[in-house]
Amino acid sequence: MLEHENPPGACPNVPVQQVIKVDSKANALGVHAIKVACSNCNLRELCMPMGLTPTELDRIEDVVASRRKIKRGSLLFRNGDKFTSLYAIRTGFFKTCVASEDGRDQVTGFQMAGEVVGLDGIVNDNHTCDAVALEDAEVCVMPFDRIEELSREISSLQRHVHKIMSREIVRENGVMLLLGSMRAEERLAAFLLNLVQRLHARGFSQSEVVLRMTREEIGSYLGLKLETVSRTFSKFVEDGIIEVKQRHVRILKTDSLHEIVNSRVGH
Amino acid sequence: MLEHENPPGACPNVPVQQVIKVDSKANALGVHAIKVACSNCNLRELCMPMGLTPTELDRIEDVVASRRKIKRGSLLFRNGDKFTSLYAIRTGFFKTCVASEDGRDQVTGFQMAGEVVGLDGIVNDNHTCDAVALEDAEVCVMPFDRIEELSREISSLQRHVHKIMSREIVRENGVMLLLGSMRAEERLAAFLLNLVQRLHARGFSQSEVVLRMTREEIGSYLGLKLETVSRTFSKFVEDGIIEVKQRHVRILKTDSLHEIVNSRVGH
DNA sequence: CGACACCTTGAAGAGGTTCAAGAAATGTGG
DNA sequence: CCACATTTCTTGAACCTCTTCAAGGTGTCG
Repeated sequence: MLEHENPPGACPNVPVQQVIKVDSKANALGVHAIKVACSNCNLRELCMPMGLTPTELDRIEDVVASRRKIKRGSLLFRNGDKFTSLYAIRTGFFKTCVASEDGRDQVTGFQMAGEVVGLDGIVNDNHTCDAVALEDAEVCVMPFDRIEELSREISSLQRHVHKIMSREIVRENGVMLLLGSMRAEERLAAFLLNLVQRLHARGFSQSEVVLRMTREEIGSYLGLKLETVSRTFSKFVEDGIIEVKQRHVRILKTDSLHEIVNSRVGH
Repeated sequence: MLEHENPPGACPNVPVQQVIKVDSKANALGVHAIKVACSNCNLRELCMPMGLTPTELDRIEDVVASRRKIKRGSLLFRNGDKFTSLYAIRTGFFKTCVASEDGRDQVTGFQMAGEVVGLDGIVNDNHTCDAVALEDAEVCVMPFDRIEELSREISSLQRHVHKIMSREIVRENGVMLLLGSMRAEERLAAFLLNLVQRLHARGFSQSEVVLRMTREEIGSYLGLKLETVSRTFSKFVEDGIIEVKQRHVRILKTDSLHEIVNSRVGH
């Protein structure tokens, strides 16, 4: 676990990487063909190479074929895109969202450094959701057939890939619980707690968050309208639980948020 | 795909299995140590051995260590149980549900023959949800370390395991869309369509369903109260879209259900 | 046959949505 | 760097959907 404290909302410090070669053509596409070094990456305890021995680490670095930069607002992949790779987020912040035929839209998750996106594409060799960068971002591109290849040789990597997928399933179970059984205040409290918890694991403050997404995106994720999100923020401010200045949120009473989430006792 | 037509709601026909040996002690626990034969199982096109060659099929039968019968109302596994195995459903019908600390409960899915449950347990070596049999059921027990072992040798099995997990992620994305953006009628229509579609793939009717779950369980899954589920059923009956006699549902106008689900056009 | 679980329906109420208007922040082009 | 356009956020008021509470009906099983 990383213990340094970064200013809230700032990008996590990532170590300078050895750039071995840069393919200029790929570069024009935002793809950087560089030799990466997971071993130097301070996200390794959260990311793909977690739990690998130094020897195995060497080998997984071959899997990470390249880096790719994604500008704020643009897509890492979109619904319908051919699935080729998983992406480990190095810096930046993403949302994933699905759309139905009739144009309904649902944010299915927010992803930050060290987390992996693209798992949805494996079943049908096509992505079924969009991954949008909410701030300038960089990802490690991990071609999935390479991952599978190496998983067959390194059982700890195999296990880790399975855990990443299972973790996503469990996370979504939690979101279903939230969407299916919680009221607006409970949802927003749970959302804030989840966010700071994950940021804290990356060395950020436990009490301050800079939201990278709009009220509308929060609302979509939580199954609420943006006005409801805004009103609920205001309610929390009135109650002295948080301070809000636009997208800057300071949590004053973490306990109160926990109580709000777990307020269904005997109900 | 199976093309025979079974009476709706009946158990899918499963071929007689060769019973090689029966451990009487294990039997007392509901565990049957038998040599299974995926190659004879008519669920193989839906289940674990999908897409394997006959030679590979032989080998996967070693993975399926045993069978287990689960009585209606009892649990295949529960939240907190040590994770050891995935379970392929041979016969019967399950629900999975998660609970929060404060006693909230959420049905996260309904599973039928050929589907795999237990994926939630991989991350933390413990199950995080309950799997309850909604009717007498039988599952193939597949120890996960055996699956991983064999996946390292048979790449088509490896790919298949990954697809199963990815499919679950995509399914949950769909449920999030449902819970986050649909109204009661839309949710129930989507639920019914999903159910008949899956049953149809197993050789059942496209228009008749016997619900294996209560209104309350449907409601929990759809984020609605049981009264709302009941009222919405009644509304569909009034509109001539379905017929309902307790848990027997006959779909009269599939198109209307589709229209209801996709009714957000230009909204 | 009685007990129990499950389902239906009505009426009142609450929580969240919708519509609307204005304020604040952010981005853009001159 | 400022003016203007655009996006984002907040707040109010009316409305609507779903929930809650309640009562009665139906089906099932010992």
